[in-house]
Amino acid sequence: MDIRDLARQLGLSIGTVSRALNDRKDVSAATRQRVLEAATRLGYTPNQSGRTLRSGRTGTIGFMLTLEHDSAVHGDPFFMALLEGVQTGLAEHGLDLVVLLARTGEDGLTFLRRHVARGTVDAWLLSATRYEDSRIDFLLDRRIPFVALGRSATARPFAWIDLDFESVVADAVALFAAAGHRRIGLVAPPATINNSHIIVDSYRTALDDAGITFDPALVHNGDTDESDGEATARQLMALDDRPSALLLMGETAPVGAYRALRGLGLEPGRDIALIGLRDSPTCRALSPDLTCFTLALEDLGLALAQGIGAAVASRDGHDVPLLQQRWPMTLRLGDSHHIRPPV
Amino acid sequence: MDIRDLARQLGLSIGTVSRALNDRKDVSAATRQRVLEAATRLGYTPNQSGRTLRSGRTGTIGFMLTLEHDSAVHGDPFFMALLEGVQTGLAEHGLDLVVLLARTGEDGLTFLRRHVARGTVDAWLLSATRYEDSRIDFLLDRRIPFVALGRSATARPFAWIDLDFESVVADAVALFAAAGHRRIGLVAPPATINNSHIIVDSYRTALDDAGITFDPALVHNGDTDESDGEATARQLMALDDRPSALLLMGETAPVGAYRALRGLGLEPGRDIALIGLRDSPTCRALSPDLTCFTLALEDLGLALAQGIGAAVASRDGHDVPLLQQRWPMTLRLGDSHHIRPPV
DNA sequence: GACAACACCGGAAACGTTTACGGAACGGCG
DNA sequence: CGCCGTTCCGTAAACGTTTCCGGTGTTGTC
Repeated sequence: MDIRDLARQLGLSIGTVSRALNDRKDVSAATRQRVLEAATRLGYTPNQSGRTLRSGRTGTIGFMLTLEHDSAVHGDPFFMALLEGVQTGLAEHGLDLVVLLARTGEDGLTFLRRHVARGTVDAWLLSATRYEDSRIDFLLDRRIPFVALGRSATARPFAWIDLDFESVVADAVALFAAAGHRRIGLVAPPATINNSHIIVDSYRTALDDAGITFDPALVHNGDTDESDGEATARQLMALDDRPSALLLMGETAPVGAYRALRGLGLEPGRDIALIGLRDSPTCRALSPDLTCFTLALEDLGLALAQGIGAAVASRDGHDVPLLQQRWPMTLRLGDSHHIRPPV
Repeated sequence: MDIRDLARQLGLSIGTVSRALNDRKDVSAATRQRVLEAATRLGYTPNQSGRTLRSGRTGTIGFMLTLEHDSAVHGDPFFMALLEGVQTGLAEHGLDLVVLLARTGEDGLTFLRRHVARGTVDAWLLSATRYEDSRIDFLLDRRIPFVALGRSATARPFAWIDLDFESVVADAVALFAAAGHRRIGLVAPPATINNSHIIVDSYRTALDDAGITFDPALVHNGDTDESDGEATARQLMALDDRPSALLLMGETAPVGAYRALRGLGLEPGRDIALIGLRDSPTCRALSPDLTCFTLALEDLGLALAQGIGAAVASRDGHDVPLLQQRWPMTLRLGDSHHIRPPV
């Protein structure tokens, strides 16, 4: 089923048919209707290669997924909910979504270079943004539309939506401080990840607000995986003046922390107060229930899609306001936080 | 950077350059070398739309991901390991991988239809195969290469790799039986999912082998999500002659089961014996450690990629043996299984 | 030396679509 | 009646690549 076949069937030229299908001018309302009707009736679907070869645009957006553990959202059904939102949002703009996976160890920049040269997608959704992220500069230089899920240290302005780590950390510290805790440990992602810096900074200001003096020994940056969460927790609890509360700002750190604490004879939620970062299935498997933060992931996906739509529009000449948004998270109370410090 | 530019630079025709780059004949070794060298030096990357438009093949494989919870592998870093394996395996065949997401509620068949008509990929990797799966018939009819991760009830032969549920269930039941358990409960996926049937059948034969009479009250098909695992566990424990051991053959069922059992005052691994299906991060968060089965996910990905390579080769005329393989899983002993039944 | 076989290369036609351009028909206006 | 503007449509040229076909040379064989 060609566009040529379709035109023949209708007794029209392929030019007119194309214009009718693409909703362009220079077509009467009657013929447009006729073309659309015939297209659906005969089951015509335009060949994508033909379109992109001629027009230069693919109509698809690429979600760049790095196969590493240090991201904020990867690898759970919740992440799927995000993608679901992105996809429905993009559908309204007539855009499609593909997920491209950067190989482990592969530099994110070479990955992007390859796909940009091949012209796989029109615009990008970046995740797992780093403190210094060469991908952002690359896309800015080439004027390729993109929206980042996460901030970065680049001086140049770019479109992003990021979790509101500031509020999360402030709320968590305030909760602990109100319960009387003065020694609050922090497990943060590694310093290469951008949000690590935000988290530590917010932690310091939150302590200031609560009148608690900052102790660098209570802060630990590292990989946020399970085994590291375990080692970190053990390390923090080995301090002379050990913390009575722990802020676990990593994806899988809580799992390791639970194990380490139990190994030391400390029951979470009874002997030590814990607050995690993001609700997740892994987090749900913990017992006692970990107090942490939830977010409207599908709505976040919609917002990202909206941002992508704006980004491609801005490339096409329209000027749109720059998207820079902190996404709210709300506290979900479990059974791990409501412990008062020892007197 | 065109192929035309490249040809001009070299003083060759574009035909020769194309042949040189695609490793076809009718090119001398010397010029081929010269072309390859110039291509890398000038950073030439062929335009994908041009290639596909002319040749009809995209060089990419699509992994169809359904955004539902009932799949065997979705949504965790382990799944990412699988994709990693697929990708490295495909790279050896010069193929690329994209992940396409079917919208929740969208029929899998219409999803496939759309993408096949658009010609997004050359071949497919299907997951979350159902007992009756129209996607398989569709692809077979259209002679589109694919490999399924999971079996199906279709009579026609097709290429698949599936987890060896038979051995898993046999091993687990044998373990329980050897410990003296006679009342072994089973939580299986819903009957729409293909492996549900395999699991139940294997369960019955394993019971036969152990000389235990089958009791349908001990078997429960249902969604494998958390809340269902909870309800099912509660239901099984409400029986007059309640089970002393539970086989949790769902992804997230163990989480719910742990919660339900604790709610009934039964501590997993102390008051009741449990074995789960697949090792996963969620499973790792459980305490006590759930006894379950592990598998070499990256190797599985490689095998799938190998199968895809064979499938596209068979489409191109070569005949290759049909891939139908049960993938082995090995028992990982935790602390949830070694309980003897009450006497 | 004639002729076939072969290795290598250039020319050109596709693949399916978008889009700039020109032209026909028509109505409105002076 | 002449002219302009508008509406609608057809024509044809791209987009970048692969691949068939024909045409040189060169080598081999009788």
